[in-house]
Amino acid sequence: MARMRTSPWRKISVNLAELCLDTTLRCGQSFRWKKSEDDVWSCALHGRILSLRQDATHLHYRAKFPDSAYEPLTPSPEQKSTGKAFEEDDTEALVQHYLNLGPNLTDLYEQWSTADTNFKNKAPKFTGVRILRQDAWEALVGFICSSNNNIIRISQMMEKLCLHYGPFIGEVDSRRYYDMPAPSTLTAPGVEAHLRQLGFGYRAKYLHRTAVMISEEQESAWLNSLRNPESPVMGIKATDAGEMLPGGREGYRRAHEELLTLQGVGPKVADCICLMGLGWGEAVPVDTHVWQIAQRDYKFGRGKHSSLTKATYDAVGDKFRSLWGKEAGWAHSVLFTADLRAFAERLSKNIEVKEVKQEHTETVLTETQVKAEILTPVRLKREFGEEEFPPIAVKKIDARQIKRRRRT
DNA sequence: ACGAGACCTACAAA
DNA sequence: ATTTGTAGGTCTC
Repeated sequence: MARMRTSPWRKISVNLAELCLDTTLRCGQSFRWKKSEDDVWSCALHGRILSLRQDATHLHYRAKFPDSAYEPLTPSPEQKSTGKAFEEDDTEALVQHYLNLGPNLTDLYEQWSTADTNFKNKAPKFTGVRILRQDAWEALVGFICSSNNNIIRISQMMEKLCLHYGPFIGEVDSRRYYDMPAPSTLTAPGVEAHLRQLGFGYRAKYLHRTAVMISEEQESAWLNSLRNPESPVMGIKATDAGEMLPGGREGYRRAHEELLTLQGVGPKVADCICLMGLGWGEAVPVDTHVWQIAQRDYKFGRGKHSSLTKATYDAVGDKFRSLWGKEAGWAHSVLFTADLRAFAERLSKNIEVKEVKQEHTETVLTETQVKAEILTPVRLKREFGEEEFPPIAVKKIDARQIKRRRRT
C-alpha cells in the first residue's frame, strides 16, 4: 500500500444559494463523484483525490495525494514550518476552478426570475445549481456515454472506464479511486471489443473512434482550442469571447459545429460538451427533458415546431437564449434538474396529485393534461423508498401496488 | 428537410 | 420468474 499524504480540511465561505453540492453533483452533468455515508463527496481529479463537504456557511475541501506526486520534491522550510506542503497550494484554486465559483448565482437567478415567470416558479426548490468546469475530454466521454442512457448507468460506465484504463490515484474510505484515462489510452485496436465486453454497448465504437481522432490532434489541444476564452483552463489568462448573438457567440457556434464531426456526438451531446466542458454558457442542450419542458411551459410542440427536428432544436435554444441571456445554459440546467426523477420529491410537497386516466388518443395533450401526467402517482412512486413516501401521493396509490413492492 | 428504425444494457415495474 | 419499458441520442436510410 503506497503512502499517501492527506491535507487537513480547509474551507471556503459559500452559502447554499451560491452552491448546492448535493444538487450540483447529482444532476447529471458529472458522473464520477461518489458520496460516502458522512456526506463527503470524493473524486479523482488532477492527480489527487479531492473530497468536498458542505454546511450552511462553508464548503470544506481536502485532497489526498499519492506518494509519487510529492516525493521527488522537497517541501520548503516554510512549508515544513506551516505544515503546508507544496501540493496543497493549488487545491483551493482547483476547487474554485472546477466548481466554477466565479459567477454570482444569486444575481443570475434573480435575473432569470425577472425575465421568466416559469423560472421564477420552479427555481426556489432548486437553488445553488451551478455549471461545473469539467475537463473537456471527460465531458466528451461522459456525454457520448449518455445517449439513450440513464445517469446511474453512465456513472457505472465511467467508473469502469477509469478502473480499466485510468491511473490509480489512491484509496479513501476503502474505496479505490482512478482518474480519467488520457485519450491515447483508448486508441489501441482491441479497445472497442473490450469496452463492449464491459457493457458500453454501441457506444464502445464511438469512444474508440473519438479517442483516435482526439489523440491524433495532440491529445486534447484541439479540444481545448474550442474553449470559451473567457473561461480558460487553469493558469491561462482570460480574453474576450466576442458579442452575443441569438444563436450564441461565434466561438460557441464554431465549437458546436466542430464537435459534430466526432463519432457519437450529435447536437445535444455537442451542447453538453460546450456548456460543461468548454465554458460556453449559452449552450442549451435540448434532450427529452428539455423538449418536454419546452412543450409544457414554452409553447413548443405545435405547428412549425411540432416535433424535435434540427430546426426545432435550434429554435428552442434561441428561445432560451433570448429569454435568459448569455448564461442560458445555466438556467436551463436548473429547470432540467427540476425535471429529473431523482429530485421529484421536492416537487411533490405542495402539489395536489390528481388521478388521471391515461388515454392514448391521437390528439395533442393540452397543457393541463401534460402537467397532470407528469405528476401521476405511478411516476412519483418510483422515486421513493416506502418510508419517505409523500403522504399525498401514497394516499392515491393503489394498495395492490404497495403489496407487490414488498414481495420483491 | 423530415420521419422511422435500429442500436447495447441494466434495472425497475408489471 | 419472465417479460416489457425506459433512460439527458445518434446514425443511417
